[in-house]
Amino acid sequence: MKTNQEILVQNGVSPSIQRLKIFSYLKATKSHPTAYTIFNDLKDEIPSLSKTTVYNVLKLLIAKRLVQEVRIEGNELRYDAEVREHGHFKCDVCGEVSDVFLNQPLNLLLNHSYEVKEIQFNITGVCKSCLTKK
Amino acid sequence: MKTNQEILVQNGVSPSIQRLKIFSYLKATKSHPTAYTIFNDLKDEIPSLSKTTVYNVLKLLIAKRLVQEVRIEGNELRYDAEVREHGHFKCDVCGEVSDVFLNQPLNLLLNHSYEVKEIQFNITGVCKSCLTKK
DNA sequence: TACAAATTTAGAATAATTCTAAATAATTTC
DNA sequence: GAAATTATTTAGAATTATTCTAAATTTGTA
Ligand SMILES: [Mn+2]
Ligand SMILES: [Mn+2]
Ligand SMILES: [Zn+2]
Ligand SMILES: [Zn+2]
Repeated sequence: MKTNQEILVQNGVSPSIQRLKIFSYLKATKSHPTAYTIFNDLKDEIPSLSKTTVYNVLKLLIAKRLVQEVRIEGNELRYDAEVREHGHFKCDVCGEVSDVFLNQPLNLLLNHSYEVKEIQFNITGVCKSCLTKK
Repeated sequence: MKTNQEILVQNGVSPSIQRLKIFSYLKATKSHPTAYTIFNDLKDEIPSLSKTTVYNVLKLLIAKRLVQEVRIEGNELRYDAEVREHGHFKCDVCGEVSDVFLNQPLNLLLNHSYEVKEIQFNITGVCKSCLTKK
């Protein structure tokens, strides 16, 4: 299995400490954090870290298709290092954002009169755990 | 066919001039405008209109499920009075956002371990017209 | 008309992101 | 390996979208 450092290098990204830590952080989590959360969680490990760097690195990783933006509610932007085609579910009660994989790619349901670059789908509602608590 | 005024009243929204014009504007367009575009396009017709009112009315119409937010790129929020389940395609070249309807509801493809409130799907790429121009 | 409730308004406050220019770090050239 | 060049990070200012706030206006009711 490739290391995160190798993935960066193979995609033409020189693996600075900041880039590697941000990418590894995203690879290790399924929580779909916001830029602010990423910054906040990493600033102890990299005391010099600046918010601008977080935004710069995210933009770079997105351009390289190693990370995707998740837009599921309001104008809150979240980030995800899982870039295989999948969707998201956000629970209105507990706020958690989880992955949703379909049996067949959404792609196949579309009339292809355009060139597709990115597909996302997002669902909101109430999650199982919050449903049973009620 | 119901008038927009009737739709508002039936959903418990008193039809002020501002509410009616904003709702009618959205009903009449397929362009998925932003709050700023709505404000800008209506301020000649309603010279007193304030941006706050646009935001207030949009929030109210969303709560009543008469309008939905479309989040297709970055943190740009667009609004849509088409509330039947459908998705969106945004062309990276010309920037246009158009509707995408599926043959079968996305709903059916999901394992229902949660209570679904809203489903959205968004596609980016290059539209037919921009493809042929190249 | 007079009072109360609902709605709109302008502008201030907030929050997320981008911009800018300087500082630091890494790489290349001599 | 010092000096020059290039890449990356940084702090803080600027910008932008949205929300908040409190006053003004409009609408409905007694
Ligand atoms: Mn995901
Ligand atoms: Mn639409
Ligand atoms: Zn939940
Ligand atoms: Zn196009």
